[in-house]
Amino acid sequence: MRIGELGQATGVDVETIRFYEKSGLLAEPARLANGYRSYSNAHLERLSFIRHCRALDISLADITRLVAFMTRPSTDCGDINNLIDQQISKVRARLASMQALEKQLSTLRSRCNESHNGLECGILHELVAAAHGEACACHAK
Amino acid sequence: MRIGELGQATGVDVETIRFYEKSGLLAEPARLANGYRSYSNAHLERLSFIRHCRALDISLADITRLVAFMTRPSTDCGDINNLIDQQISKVRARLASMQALEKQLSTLRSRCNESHNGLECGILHELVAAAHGEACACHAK
DNA sequence: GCTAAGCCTAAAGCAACTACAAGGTCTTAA
DNA sequence: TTAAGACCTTGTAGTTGCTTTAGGCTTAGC
Repeated sequence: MRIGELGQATGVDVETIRFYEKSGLLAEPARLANGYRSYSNAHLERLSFIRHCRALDISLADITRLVAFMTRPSTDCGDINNLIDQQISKVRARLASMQALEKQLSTLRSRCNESHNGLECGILHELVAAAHGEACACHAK
Repeated sequence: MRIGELGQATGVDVETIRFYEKSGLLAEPARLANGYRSYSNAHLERLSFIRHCRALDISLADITRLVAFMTRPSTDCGDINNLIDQQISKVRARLASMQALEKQLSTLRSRCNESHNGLECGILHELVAAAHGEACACHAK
């Protein structure tokens, strides 16, 4: 299949496919007489794998490592566990800070509920207060 | 104060300060005879403001807008409300996808609890299954 | 006088794409 | 026959928010 078809089949932008190839994540495909890329089913599977991992927010560097595990399947899988565990930690940390953030923004937002003159806007006032090192609604002292 | 002192006072890397200046977020400071930057209290406050907004994950572009609101305080503050509302939406959307992600990764992780041969590793197996378009533990069909 | 720390500029690098630009090729329809 | 437009090629630059590197002053302390 050609790059456009592969893109269609996987829902991946053709530019992204070429980018993965250049990054060494996706093997270079055969070429047709006119120079067009010609992909096999193996490529399709590999690309699906990459996208699945990306959907789990696994970095390209880590996907490279997973691919290496796959091509040397006799490797101890403790390393795979570690990789996934690190990924979970990363996600949990970001989740926690996102939750705090949501709370802070909501509090900040509650400072101003009508539209009026910026001079008295509670939001701007609150943000500026922080610049003075004072306690503010969104970031407790 | 010099750039190092400003960095100390605000907890911001000196390179980041220079970057903000180049980006037009922080006004160019006066210079000492030797060419060193010399900051005023206004700079310190502005930088604190920027970092406070960044802690709320507000983009540099949006901070630029907030700064503009501050220098023209008579502007209607409805725009500020909109900006914050959009920020909240952004954060909530990311929060939701992060939560889904956490769940998916946890499920995936539960597939392999001992260290053994990669060939039978449930995690790798699961990730490869996705490449075949099968339902997998982490992404429901 | 010497060394280390602090400052200066300018440019490149990071992730993970995304978006051109400028051209070649293939199919289809008027 | 020819023109449109859909697809392909390579290469480069832009995005965000910094961080790093390179190479060169200035200042402080011993």
